[in-house]
Amino acid sequence: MKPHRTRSQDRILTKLKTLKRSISAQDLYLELRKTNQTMGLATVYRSLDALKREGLINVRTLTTGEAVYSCMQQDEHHLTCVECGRSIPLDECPVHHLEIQLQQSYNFKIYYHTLEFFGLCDRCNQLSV
Amino acid sequence: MKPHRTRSQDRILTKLKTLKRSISAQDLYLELRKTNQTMGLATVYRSLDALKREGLINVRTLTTGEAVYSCMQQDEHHLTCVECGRSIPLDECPVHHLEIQLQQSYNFKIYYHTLEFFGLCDRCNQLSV
DNA sequence: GTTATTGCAAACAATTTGCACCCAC
DNA sequence: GTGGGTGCAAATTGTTTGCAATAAC
Repeated sequence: MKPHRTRSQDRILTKLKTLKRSISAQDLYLELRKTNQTMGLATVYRSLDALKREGLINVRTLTTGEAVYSCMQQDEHHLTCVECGRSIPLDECPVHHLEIQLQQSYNFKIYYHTLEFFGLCDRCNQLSV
Repeated sequence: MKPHRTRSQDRILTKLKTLKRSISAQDLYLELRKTNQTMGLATVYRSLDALKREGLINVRTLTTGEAVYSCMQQDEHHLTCVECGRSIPLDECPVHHLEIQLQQSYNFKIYYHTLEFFGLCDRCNQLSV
């Protein structure tokens, strides 16, 4: 049974597509107001949850505990410094072939994945010597 | 300058080593009380933060936004269902060689990484047809 | 004695929930 | 009219912070 799409869900999906970047629920809420698509914060959260379950959007939790949402095909991976928190975006993604294997062996329909590296950036590494 | 290790940090590190699993700060707080190593919750958080910065422990945020900590060498990766939230632990980890490349090209000292897959599990996939 | 660490409680922030309202069908 | 979708405010939860008391050296 394909769940039916609400007006709020549609607006959010469209907004995410035009934004082309990860955004938090709170920021999305503000972003929507700018274009006269004001909706309650609770609705933003509820809609994002529904879209997530459908596999239409990706969710990733930052080290702050805040969740960010996007609907990009391309993965977003990062090198993040545990000291200063700075994040460097990466291009490479070596796990696609593994994804295919996993789908089969676990009979699990994979929507997306997250891959994040943590450590000391160049700058902080030098400071800590 | 090597930061000096506090008593609380030592206790937490030891506890994490004996536990051999990921645990939240809150649960760790409770776990420590059991062995008469009671310390304030704030201290638990502060110590975990310090250990994280030193690269002695790994942090991973669950989809609930809760952070879990561990000090295992072996990676912990999962297949997580967006519908029911169930998590299947994985053995494979295809990114170690990439890690080495990244360290060099970005001059970034990598402590650890997280890799998580999200999608529909077998059971939820059948229910949603 | 000086400095860093700790505990407690209050503050904070992201998210969820209860409930009344309202709109669509 | 009924049922789902929505807004608002309150509640919840994980985490952080201010500050006084304490421990470490």
